[in-house]
Amino acid sequence: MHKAGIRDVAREAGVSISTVSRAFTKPQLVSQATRDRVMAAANKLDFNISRSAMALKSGQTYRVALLMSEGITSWFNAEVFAGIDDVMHGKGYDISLYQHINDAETRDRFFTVLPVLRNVDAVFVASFAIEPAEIEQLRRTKVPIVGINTPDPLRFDASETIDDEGGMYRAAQHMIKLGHKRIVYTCSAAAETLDASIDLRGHGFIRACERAQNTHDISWKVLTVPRGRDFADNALTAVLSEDRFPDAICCQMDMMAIPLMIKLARHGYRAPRDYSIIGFDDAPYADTVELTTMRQNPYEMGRNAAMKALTLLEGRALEQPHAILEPKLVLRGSDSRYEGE
Amino acid sequence: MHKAGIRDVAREAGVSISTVSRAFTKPQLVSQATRDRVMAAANKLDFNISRSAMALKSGQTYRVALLMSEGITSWFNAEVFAGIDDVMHGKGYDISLYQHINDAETRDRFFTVLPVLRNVDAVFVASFAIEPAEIEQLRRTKVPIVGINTPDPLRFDASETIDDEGGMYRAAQHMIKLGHKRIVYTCSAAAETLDASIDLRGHGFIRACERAQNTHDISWKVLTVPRGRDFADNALTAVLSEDRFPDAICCQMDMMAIPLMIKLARHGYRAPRDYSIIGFDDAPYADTVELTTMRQNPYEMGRNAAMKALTLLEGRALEQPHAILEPKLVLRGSDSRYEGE
DNA sequence: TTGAAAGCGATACCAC
DNA sequence: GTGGTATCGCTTTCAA
Repeated sequence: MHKAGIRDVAREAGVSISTVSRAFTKPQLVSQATRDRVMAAANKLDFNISRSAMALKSGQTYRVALLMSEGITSWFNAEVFAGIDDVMHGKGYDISLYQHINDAETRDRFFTVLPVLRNVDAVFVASFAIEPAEIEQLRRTKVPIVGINTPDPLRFDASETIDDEGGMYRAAQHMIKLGHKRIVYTCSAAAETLDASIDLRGHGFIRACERAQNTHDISWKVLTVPRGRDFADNALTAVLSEDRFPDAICCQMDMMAIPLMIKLARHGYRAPRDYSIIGFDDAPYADTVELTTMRQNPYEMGRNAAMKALTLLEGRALEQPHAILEPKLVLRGSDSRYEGE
Repeated sequence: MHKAGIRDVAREAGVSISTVSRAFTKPQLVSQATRDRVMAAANKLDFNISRSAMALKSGQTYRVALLMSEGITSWFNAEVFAGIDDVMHGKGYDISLYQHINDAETRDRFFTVLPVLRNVDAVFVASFAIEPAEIEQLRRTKVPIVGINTPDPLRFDASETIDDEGGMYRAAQHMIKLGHKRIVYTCSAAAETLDASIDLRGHGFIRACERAQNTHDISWKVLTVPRGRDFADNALTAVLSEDRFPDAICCQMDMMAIPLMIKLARHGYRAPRDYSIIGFDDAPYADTVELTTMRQNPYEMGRNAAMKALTLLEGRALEQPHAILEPKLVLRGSDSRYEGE
């Protein structure tokens, strides 16, 4: 039993294939009666328009690429993916995912296999520290490229970027305003070759501390631990190794802050009783452990990026191609002067 | 500047389009010299084989569908997706994602996407409580259908299924062996129309308790709370409302057990000092909070499902189409007789 | 409102 | 080892 094609339907309905095609793609151009007959036949034969043929004819691929440095199982990436997909799927686009483009080797491989990208209608680059030269290479594909939390966002056709530096600046400032005097910043080391967007957060912390140094008589320190699966334990060790336990911790990300809080509690240090801690992201369980944090919304970023890509795909220009989002301070219980929302 | 096509490359290289095609797909059939010339031309013109055309000609779509009841941002679904993608992406397949086939308009949506499914080479159904009649509908599409944690797995062409019932049976048994006498099972209510795979866990709990009831003099109870974002708080309330605080809690899933542990601690109840608790999944942070749990590996399930689909796609038969996986008891610190691994 | 026919960009069979 | 050509399934003028 061969899979029904458009001509089978045409025969069954007693019309031409042109009419079948129109009945599906431009129903208003077909008379009600004919359309009904076509649809009945199509239904009977389990027929549906071939997307491959549509794609070939239209010149579009109905596929977009999403490049990410880590895996899709991370909170940020899964949210971004969901945001993009929720916009694109309905418009008939699939997402072709390129994960783990982080180490030197995979990067090479990727840009060697780059040809694959010539088979997509748009490219999204998420949290991916890409070199200017590589962006140029991508641009040779002539398809819209939109960046999500990438450095050099202006090199893309559009971008959504979180203000990591400013966000952590405000986070540190919040701790300082609370009156804390011994502040540490815990973070995991940057990837070998790449300088991830997230590292800007460290700059924000330093800027806030340097600025307050004289006026507020604070001491501060950056505690960098190796990246990898044990970064939370390493951060714990680093914090506990300090001569005096800090009265405030700014944490590079919630995924580090949450285990840190939990493990510090086992050592007798409870927030906000013994110290204040602030995270960044508002990742899962931040609410559960009552972590004060700087919220960002990767799902929205994905949605916005996708809508921009769609506009570009339609050949229209973007009124606001580049957006910089400010993370929002979410007060929960982990900072000492918390007084309710 | 028009996008280079195969004929441009042919002209540039001074060969026919047949040769260009072969140079890409069957290099061994083309002489070294010719191939080099073709590749040079292709490179110069930024040319690459059109996947749409390949798809049309070959009759394949190079696209698979993944149906899931929840969103991709959930731990289980993201892991399954990653597993499938890691296998399929390299083989040239993209994943077309159908999320949230679960809410009120379940049926409508389901039958809306059905036609689109005729445009994929295979479909994966993940954690999706599908009716036998619906499976039959799917099978009319004539493509391999593989189930991942679905009821009635034998109705699919292949399946990967976790033994939810047996897993929770063993979890409850573990609590009973530890000597606990007042055991509760906390879970969120099943979805309205659909009876999710996860609900089998409740059956396992009940079976274990009924079996031990006489011999071990235990009392047990199922605490069902409404599904939705507050299920953890609701579970907390339910547990605290018991006349006597239970000495053991079996939790439907880690995502409920983890917040429950954290919140119970705020009420003065600490595991394993005041009670034992066991979860299911080994989800993120289960290790951090030292939750004893039944581990399952959705990433592996995704991989295995994808490899089975690939085999089917190649027209080969499966030696073992249906697999049932046993979750593994992972002892951590949340049960009272923990004595190290 | 409907039909005939020319492609879209590759593949593969058949010659040479 | 290489080239000509029919074909995949649909969309889209152009006529009728």
